[in-house]
Formats: sequence, structure tokens, C-alpha cells
Amino acid sequence: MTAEGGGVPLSERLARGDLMAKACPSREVLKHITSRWGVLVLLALRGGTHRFSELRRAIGGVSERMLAQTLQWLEGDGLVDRVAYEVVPPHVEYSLTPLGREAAEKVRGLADWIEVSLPRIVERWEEREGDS
Amino acid sequence: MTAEGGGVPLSERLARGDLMAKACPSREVLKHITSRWGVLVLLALRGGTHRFSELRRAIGGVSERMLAQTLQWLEGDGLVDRVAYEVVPPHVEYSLTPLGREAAEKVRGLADWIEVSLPRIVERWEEREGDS
DNA sequence: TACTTATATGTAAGTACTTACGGAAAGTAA
DNA sequence: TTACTTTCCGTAAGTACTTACATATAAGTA
Repeated sequence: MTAEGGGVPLSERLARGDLMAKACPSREVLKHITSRWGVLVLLALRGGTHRFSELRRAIGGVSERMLAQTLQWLEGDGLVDRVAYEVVPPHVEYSLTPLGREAAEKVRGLADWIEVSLPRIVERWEEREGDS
Repeated sequence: MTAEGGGVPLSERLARGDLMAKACPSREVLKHITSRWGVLVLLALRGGTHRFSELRRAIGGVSERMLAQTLQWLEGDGLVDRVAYEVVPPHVEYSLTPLGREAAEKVRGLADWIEVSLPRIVERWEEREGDS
């Protein structure tokens, strides 16, 4: 297919990222998605639209600061959609964009595996304690 | 407290983790796997056994210190197997355990998506620049 | 006698991530 | 009037992650 580049170099529009490369921009995306709270935000939003305070409650341990920060990162990458109603007190709703839904599916795959495999991993921890 | 397996309640050995819960041990596993270099180490080891220096070369930007650290985390979780030959200079080989191979597959799913989707995400970045 | 090799470890220093706390806005309830 | 609500932002402080640099090994090489 022919790409119509509105001024942007063709190479830039088609290039696939390479996470192994030190300077690849994909590293930035990886950082946002796999950040401490990024993963959990994506998981929480898989259930649909949520208000800020709902997310805060759903994700055990996040501070308001970090939740806001993380949401901004994800919004900046086009994974999360933010809708603010101009009222007081503020009312803001967050949801996944189509792009974000794709990412969230992949994250769910990993998260699910971790949750299910936890018992097996804990076993290793216990074995190691006995080693020393 | 309950360090040895013998006295640990059955429910605790079988329980599935819950990443949304603040104190769940699965959070620790998530941290190791999604750490800055953890993801890349798992990806690199998908190709098979690698020596330390090979990994260092394969993963652009890692310092020796962090690579060693990350490998220890993953080894501790039973995802990576470490075999050291008692020679000088040292010769150490790393590979994925069956458990690690499972994790690596999930990570690959996410990593692959990021690499492929990078162009679409970069578009958002460029759109935002014009916004302000 | 150095110098080089491969894989770490210890330490000091720097940077980035996180948290805690206070503040702001414009109504409503007490 | 005072308190309370929700969603942030700013600042200071703390903690964790990273890097840079030095050290150790035992044999082969210049």
C-alpha cells in the first residue's frame, strides 16, 4: 500500500521500533506502559470508563500524584482518553482509546500470567531461603 | 514468619495473585519482569542461551551493574537459569527456565505490539506538539 | 613485568521516581 | 461561617534506580 505522508518522511511513518536499540523511541513507550502504575491503570481501564477517584480506589497504593502523572503519560501516547467536565468539584473520566485497548490486551496477557503463576514463583523464593 | 513450606496454609500456596491489591507479592514479580531491563533480558534470552557479555552487547544501553542485578532478580523468581563454569576468566551462561519461557512469551506479545505500533504512537506525539 | 580477558562486587555520586503535604476552584450542607 | 467535595499542581523530602569507577581472579601474551 502507498503511504500518504503529509510532510513526514516515509521512513519515519513506516519504521517499526526496535526495543533492543538504545536510542529507539519505543523505549519511551515501554517505560510508560510498564511503569509501576501504568500496567495497573491499563488493567483497570479495561473494565470501561472510570473517574479519577474510582481508579485511585481500584488501584491499591497509588498516590493521587502518581496516578495523575501516569494518566498523563498514557494520554500522551494516545492510549488513554481524558474527558473533563467543567464543573466544580471537578469531574474527569478516563477510558481506553482503540490503541489503548490493544495495549491493554497485551498487558492483560502478562498480568494474568503473573497472577496465575505466582504460587509457582513463590515456591522458588521459599526454596532459595533454605539454600543459604 | 512462615518461611518453610511445611507450615504454610494450603490456601496460601495455591492462591492466585491479585495485582490490584497493594500488598500482594505479585507486585514484586511484576516489578522484576517489567523493570527497565527485565523486559529486554527476557526478550534477548528467548533466542536461547547467552553469555553475560553477549547479553550486554545485545541489549543496547545496559550497564554491567544493572544487567547483573536484573539477572539476579529474574533468577530469584525462577525465570532465568544461571550456569557458571569455574574458570578464569569467568564463563557464565544464562537461559530461560520453563517458567521463564512462559513469561517471555507474554512479554514478547507486549513488546511486539509496541514495536509495531510505534509509528501510530509517534503520530500522537506529533499531534500534541501542534496543540500547545 | 605489565596488560588483557570475563564476570561480577563495592562504593560514591547522580538522576529519576514516589510520596507527603498544602493549595486552588465554586458550590452545597451543617 | 466553616466544612466538604474532586481533580489536579507545586514544592520539599525521601527512596529507589543507574551509572561510573575501582578491585579481584588466574592464565595467556607482549
